[in-house]
Amino acid sequence: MSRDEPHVAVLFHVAHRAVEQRVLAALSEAGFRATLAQSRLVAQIDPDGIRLTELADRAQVTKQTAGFLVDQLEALGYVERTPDPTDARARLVRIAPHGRRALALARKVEQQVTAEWRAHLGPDDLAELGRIMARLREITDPYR
Amino acid sequence: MSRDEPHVAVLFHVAHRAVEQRVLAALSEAGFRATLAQSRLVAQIDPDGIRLTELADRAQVTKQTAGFLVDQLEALGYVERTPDPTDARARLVRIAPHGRRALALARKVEQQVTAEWRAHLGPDDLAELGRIMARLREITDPYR
DNA sequence: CCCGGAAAGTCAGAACCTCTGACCAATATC
DNA sequence: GATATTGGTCAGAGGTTCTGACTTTCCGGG
Repeated sequence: MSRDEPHVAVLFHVAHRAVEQRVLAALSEAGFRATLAQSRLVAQIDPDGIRLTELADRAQVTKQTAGFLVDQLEALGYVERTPDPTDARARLVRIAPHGRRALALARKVEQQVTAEWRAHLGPDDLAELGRIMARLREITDPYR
Repeated sequence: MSRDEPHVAVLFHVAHRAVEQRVLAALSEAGFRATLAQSRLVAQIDPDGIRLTELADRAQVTKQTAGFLVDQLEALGYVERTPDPTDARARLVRIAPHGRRALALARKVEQQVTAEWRAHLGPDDLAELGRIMARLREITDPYR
């Protein structure tokens, strides 16, 4: 939290924000309307659907918040809710075709960013970074 | 934004959130009342004070938002506003003694986290990570 | 010196995000 | 079958952030 020598986590934050804004800007430019909270939630949805409660856990929000956002995403056509065949209480949140198109664009932008980072850092350091982050994830991601 | 192979930036996000929550929990436990937005703003304040507009730029929020949060931080005793001797329009936002105590605790927690990461990654990879992130910052941080 | 543009903040209003608490329905456990 | 648990919704409140309009002050060119 100091200014002098920022903690590595602060650099994580800066880099993540930069990517996030690139993606969001590209989506907006392409006509995909979505807020930050909405896209963060979408990013956690499995290809084969996920229950609201688990989605909330992964995104680290309450199930009420997740429900609120899924309502909006559903209205915008990015996701759809289908009954869970294994449990009548639950429903599965799945990516709808419109959401799939948005995700495809998002991935494209991410790849562009990766390419830029590779150009700046060099392929070896980028690979090293990925390797180290994967190991760090083991102790920072409760849903690894 | 996919589930299969998360982008490195997503791992950044996860790791940053983990640290942030550790710090916030420690502050809360020690009796320092502060929200996420408030602490993110405080983290951007220079030791010798900063103008609201620049603070807003660094924190990547509008000056209205920054003003709103500084109002709260001032009421809580974490910061104080003093006139800017060089410009009668401006005021400098500075850390108050209470805020300094909170920052000291935050830094202590950050050091604990660093120690844990060193234990998990090994000193070499931790140093490597810091080195690579510093270089990555060159192209991701507009206020480097 | 004075005028107009730029910069530092503030005020007002709206939208958005997130939480706590209470609740219902379906499931699992014993 | 009674009870606890789980999946989800409803209601309400608080917190965060934005856009737009405005005031005051500063600065550079006539």
